[in-house]
Amino acid sequence: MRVIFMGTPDFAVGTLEEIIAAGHEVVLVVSQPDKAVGRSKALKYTPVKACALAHGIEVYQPERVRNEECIEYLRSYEPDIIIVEAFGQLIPKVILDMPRYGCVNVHASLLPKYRGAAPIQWAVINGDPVTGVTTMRMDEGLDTGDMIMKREVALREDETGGSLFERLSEAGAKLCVETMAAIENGTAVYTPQDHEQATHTKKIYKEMGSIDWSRDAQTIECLIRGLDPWPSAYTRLNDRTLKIWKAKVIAEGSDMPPGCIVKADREGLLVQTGEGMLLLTEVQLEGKKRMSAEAFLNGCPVEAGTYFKKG
RNA sequence: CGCGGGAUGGAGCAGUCUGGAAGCUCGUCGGGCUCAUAACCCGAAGGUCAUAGGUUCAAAUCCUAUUCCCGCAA
Repeated sequence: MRVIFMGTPDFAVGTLEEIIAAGHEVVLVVSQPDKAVGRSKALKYTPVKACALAHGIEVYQPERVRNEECIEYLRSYEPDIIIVEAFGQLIPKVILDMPRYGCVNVHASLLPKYRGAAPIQWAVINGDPVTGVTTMRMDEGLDTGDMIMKREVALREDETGGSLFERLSEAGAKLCVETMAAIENGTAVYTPQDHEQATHTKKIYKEMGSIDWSRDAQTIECLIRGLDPWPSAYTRLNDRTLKIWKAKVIAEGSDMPPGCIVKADREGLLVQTGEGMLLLTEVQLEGKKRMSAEAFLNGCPVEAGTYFKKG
């Protein structure tokens, strides 16, 4: 098939490569404009763009995909199908109707659950036992199109936003190619979503990582994993930001109020929460690398009875 | 040239301002104590103080350049 691929971040790279490997003719890759990124403020290619260029595929980066010029440009490529994955802009109906097989989206959740941004992190933050990827034929709504295929992925005990991101990206890539094959040979089945069951997720903001110690230990622990590697859960220790990377839930509580460091030894920092305690085993002080709690305490001793403050 | 912190035995840090014998908390190895131990006691090994120049009688420390790491901001 003649394919136009629209995507921007790392998550979509695997799919693009899988499509190429499957022998489809990717005639154009559309990605968001490059942005100044990192400490140097240098312009950086989007991951999808870098991948496309490595394969010698033309890249198009419209400011707004809905303007006339862009639409006509896409039309000139006469695609059979447009694959959209984590592109970052809403696609107008005129483009949705353009290719013979329509626009197919790979979404990182089991629709209709978790429509919208950041479904991966939310699955971890909410402590879901299972999530997955869904392919759908896009319509004008936000992730409301008819579903074509689904693949479930079980969360591991130590799953982080980053690890799940990778696994779902991989699953999505395979599912996308399978979906394309089904569409091509006419066996694809389009199942409408049960809109009553739909849930939406919000974009992840940095401030969400500020730990509220009055919540229960398990909830906080899920937050820590969900926001790893970005933007990370954090708290304040002696007026400095301390990121928390790994923690273990301890069912029993202490007499101390939430946020109090009950004990600090080679095992880690034991903190009281709203319900139960958390043993912090990997942390990172601002300006420092992430390290084990034991190493952290070697160079920065913390006395029991010290309090974490909300950042 | 967006702002800022950092590079010191295997790990994490102090020492740098006010140049003048390499320190702290751990780890490792050996020995001791103990029913036993991640506890305690004794002892030992291990460092071109990121790199390259410069100043000086003398540089981890002052000056110049370079490399790498991290936090913020995007």
